[in-house]
Amino acid sequence: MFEPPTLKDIANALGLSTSTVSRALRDTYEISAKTKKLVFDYAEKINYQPNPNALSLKERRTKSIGVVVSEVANHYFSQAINGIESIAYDRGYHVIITQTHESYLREKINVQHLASRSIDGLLVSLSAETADTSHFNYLHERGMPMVFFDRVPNNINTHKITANNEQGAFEATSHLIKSGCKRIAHLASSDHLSISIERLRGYTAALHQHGLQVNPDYIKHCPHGGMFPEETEHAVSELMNLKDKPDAIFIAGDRLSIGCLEVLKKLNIKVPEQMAVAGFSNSNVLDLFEYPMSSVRQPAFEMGEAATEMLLQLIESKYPVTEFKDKVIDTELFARD
Amino acid sequence: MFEPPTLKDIANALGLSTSTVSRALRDTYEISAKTKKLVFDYAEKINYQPNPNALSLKERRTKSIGVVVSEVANHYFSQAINGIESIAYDRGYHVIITQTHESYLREKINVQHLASRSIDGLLVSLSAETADTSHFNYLHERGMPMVFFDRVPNNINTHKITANNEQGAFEATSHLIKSGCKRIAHLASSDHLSISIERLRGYTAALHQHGLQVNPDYIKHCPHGGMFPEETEHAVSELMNLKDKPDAIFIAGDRLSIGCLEVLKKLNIKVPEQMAVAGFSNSNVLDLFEYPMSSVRQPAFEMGEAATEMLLQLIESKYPVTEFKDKVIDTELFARD
DNA sequence: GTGAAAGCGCTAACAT
DNA sequence: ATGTTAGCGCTTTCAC
Repeated sequence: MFEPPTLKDIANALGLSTSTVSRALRDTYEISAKTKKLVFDYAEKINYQPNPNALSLKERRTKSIGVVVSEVANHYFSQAINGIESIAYDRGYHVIITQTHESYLREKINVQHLASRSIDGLLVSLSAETADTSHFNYLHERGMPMVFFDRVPNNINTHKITANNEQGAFEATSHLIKSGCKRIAHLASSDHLSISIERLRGYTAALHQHGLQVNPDYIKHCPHGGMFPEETEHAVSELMNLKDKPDAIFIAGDRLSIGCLEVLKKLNIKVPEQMAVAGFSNSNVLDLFEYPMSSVRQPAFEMGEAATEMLLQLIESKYPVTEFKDKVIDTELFARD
Repeated sequence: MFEPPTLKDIANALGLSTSTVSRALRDTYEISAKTKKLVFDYAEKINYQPNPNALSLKERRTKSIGVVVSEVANHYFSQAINGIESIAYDRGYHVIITQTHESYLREKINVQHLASRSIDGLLVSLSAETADTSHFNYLHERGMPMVFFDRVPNNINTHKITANNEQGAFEATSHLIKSGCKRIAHLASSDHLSISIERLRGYTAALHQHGLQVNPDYIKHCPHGGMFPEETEHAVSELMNLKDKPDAIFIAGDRLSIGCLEVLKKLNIKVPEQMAVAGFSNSNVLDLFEYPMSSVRQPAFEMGEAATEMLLQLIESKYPVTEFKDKVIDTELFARD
């Protein structure tokens, strides 16, 4: 059995009381220099580490934050997590990552698991399936600090940080139009996600601005964000079966972008000759792809950092916070032709 | 402040003692049916969840396991993590993921952080920099259950699970030879990693079997596994500057494979005409690449599952385990030409 | 069938 | 400057 040393072990070995040892280790002013040295040295020698569970129980905080994302294999999220970690570890917090795989149920389970006092705060990007956010509302009402990023709810009043999705979508769509495309389809994640709504808005705005009609047949939603390959395949097939086939697709997500390219390749549709493609993706290997795809990149790392800063501010605030920020960060378009 | 209900809250509300409530909730035989019902219903109503820190303190276990990998953005690891999670959650364990980013120091810090009783066991794949494993030996000697996977140490006696690296490397190299390549280079991670040693062995075995010489100039190690792009760039450039340039490269890792393709593209070296490429990679987008690359895939998900099974067996074993398994799983070659 | 009390490891108020 | 004690939330003897 793994039984790390405790304060009591030190106290017994040195003939002191546990409180003296505790105070010595935390360098309190009331302890004499010699005692401190004695304790420090011995603790060092036996490699003493305070029991975090005892600390948490006592101090009613765990120094750890929970993260809820759809999946770490997504480049956007893995980069965001790196940003989260960089801030968290600097400030002495553990990071507990959970994945929803775009499932509402897993999200609910993960959140409840995290909640019961094993974390001090929550960093969340909603799953594609999530329409009902009551599991978050419940915790939020009871004072659990939480910050949403990327996919945010509209009915919870707390800090939020998002990319400028509308602008990104507008630029990507405009880019396709300027490249000469006239019939631009839109492949999106589930229709209730904030990112879907905003990106759709940017897409339609670009069409309007360039005097193009919005064709409802050209807009396809994937309720699970392309988590199941069939979803994407189905959506793309529908587009290709239209009488008036699109000549370009604007894709509203990382996984969907990859999935769509896979389907196009499978269907032997040449990019960009038969179909131009642009979409949101933080993949770092787009340059290696056979089919060039213009991409909208989100500042994932920075978003993770900012979200964590905000969360720690909520957690460590002495007074209840009532003013919440809604931070929006610009995206960047990488054109490829 | 977030203050979830406690046993005491239930006890007070119902005019019972905390011990009765505790027993009722855990369905002990000594409690009357009516009291149980009373307690259950009330607990349900206020959404009572036991405080995990108090439980951990009491029971001296945390029901969580720590995972140490180089980075979640790596496809092999993200798939392995999915395997780990699937088993862990089924058995009621939390999973705490930490990344080393191939740094020995981060590995050491992460492990010490995890160790001090905030986890019941450890699942580890060593960082590229790690030559000294004393931080693991220390914990291992004190009884911390741990299982190594993928990149394993040779001086710690515990369960290990690896892909059949030698076989995979042999097949990939043989494939290059059969495609007509004669001068096959080898791009590897740091030279002390178990995976590097085994893959190098498979590479040389394949050359020998086909009557080819091993040319030391053709073997390049990247001490940080290609974590820094310059590393890979430097190694590939050296290969290209040789008088007798290689006509193929066998690459021993996911990140290196991607990195190498990027460098080749940058140098405008055509694949496979000027340079054939084969290597270990669990990327799911290799099919989309402009340059075809044969890949050795490891059964990452299954390895994660198996490692977790083994770890839980160690953790939950009543008696000290002294017999350790060294499980080796076959890889699969996906040829592309 | 239920309650009182001790203890897991730690800190802090209260002695001395 | 150091020791004693209570308590964080929970389980588990030991009483009744």
